Amino acid sequence: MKLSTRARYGTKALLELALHWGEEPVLLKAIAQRQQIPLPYLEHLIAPLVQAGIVKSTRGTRGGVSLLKPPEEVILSEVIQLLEGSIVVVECVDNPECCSRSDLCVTHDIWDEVKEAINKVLECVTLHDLVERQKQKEQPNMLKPSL
Amino acid sequence: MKLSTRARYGTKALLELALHWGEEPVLLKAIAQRQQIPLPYLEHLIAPLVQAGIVKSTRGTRGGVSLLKPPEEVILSEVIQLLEGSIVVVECVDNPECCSRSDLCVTHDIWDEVKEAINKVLECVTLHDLVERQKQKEQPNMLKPSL
DNA sequence: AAGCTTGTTGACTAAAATAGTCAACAAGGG
DNA sequence: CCCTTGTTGACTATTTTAGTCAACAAGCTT
Repeated sequence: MKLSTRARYGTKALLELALHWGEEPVLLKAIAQRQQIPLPYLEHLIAPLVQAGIVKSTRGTRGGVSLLKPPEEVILSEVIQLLEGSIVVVECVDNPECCSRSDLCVTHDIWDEVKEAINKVLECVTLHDLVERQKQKEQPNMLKPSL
Repeated sequence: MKLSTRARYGTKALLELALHWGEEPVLLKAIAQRQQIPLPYLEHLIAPLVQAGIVKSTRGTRGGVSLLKPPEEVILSEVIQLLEGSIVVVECVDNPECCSRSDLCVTHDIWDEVKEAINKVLECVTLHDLVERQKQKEQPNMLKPSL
């Protein structure tokens, strides 16, 4: 069970945008360079984010892409969903028709629990959270409160 | 992020064995038939389980496969690991070398949390639990304690 | 309007993982 | 010896993922 590069690249790109929230648009080329993503591939990852209203794009000189929603409103579960499709699809989880006696199938229940567990994690993380975390990581010199 | 058929088929096959725990070996052919798994494919799924000491096989007439470990000792996380390999591999999670500044990478941390969440679910489920659940499902006529 | 910049789109290809098949073989029972 | 059943490894097919390319659309600058 792996996360595709779509999800990883996409998330990194959005984090990059979140770090520039409120500033000028960021060039796709710049994101690609900083995050080591092939530019033409990144373009395809941005598209669904634009369509979903998460990202705004501006063409022409001084163009680029920027967040449309504020970082605290962009939830990771939604992003992953957009880039990867539904998580832990065992087909039956979304479409109970596929296995005979799906209502009696206990493995089905487990996969559903796994899906819920993943969602629980991803639903609680916004781009703003990521930015905060990053800031904390970059200032390791601060005195730790009580540890 | 999908579960492969290996994990699904394998788990179902093991459940089948758990239901016959303590009885005679079960024919691979029978498992394949009941769970709708191509027989030659199933054979390949059983192999790693045998090597891991979870399943015992007997050849010849009246042969078949059976659980070696008692159902309560077979943990789902181990099974999935055997059949699918490490979960939520973002490479960096297992090998921090892959992303530059992996120690500063906040997305890395999230993927790790997802991995932990999945493991937490799968570590708590044994084949015995699945059998119990199945029994409960098959007797829906029982009076519900306090609901 | 010309020409530059930058994002958009869709078709295409490459590579890898997944799923499944086949056939020769090994081991045990009757 | 022959039948049954699991084992192994090589092979193929299919699907998914990753990535590329080229034509295009839209905006800015002069």
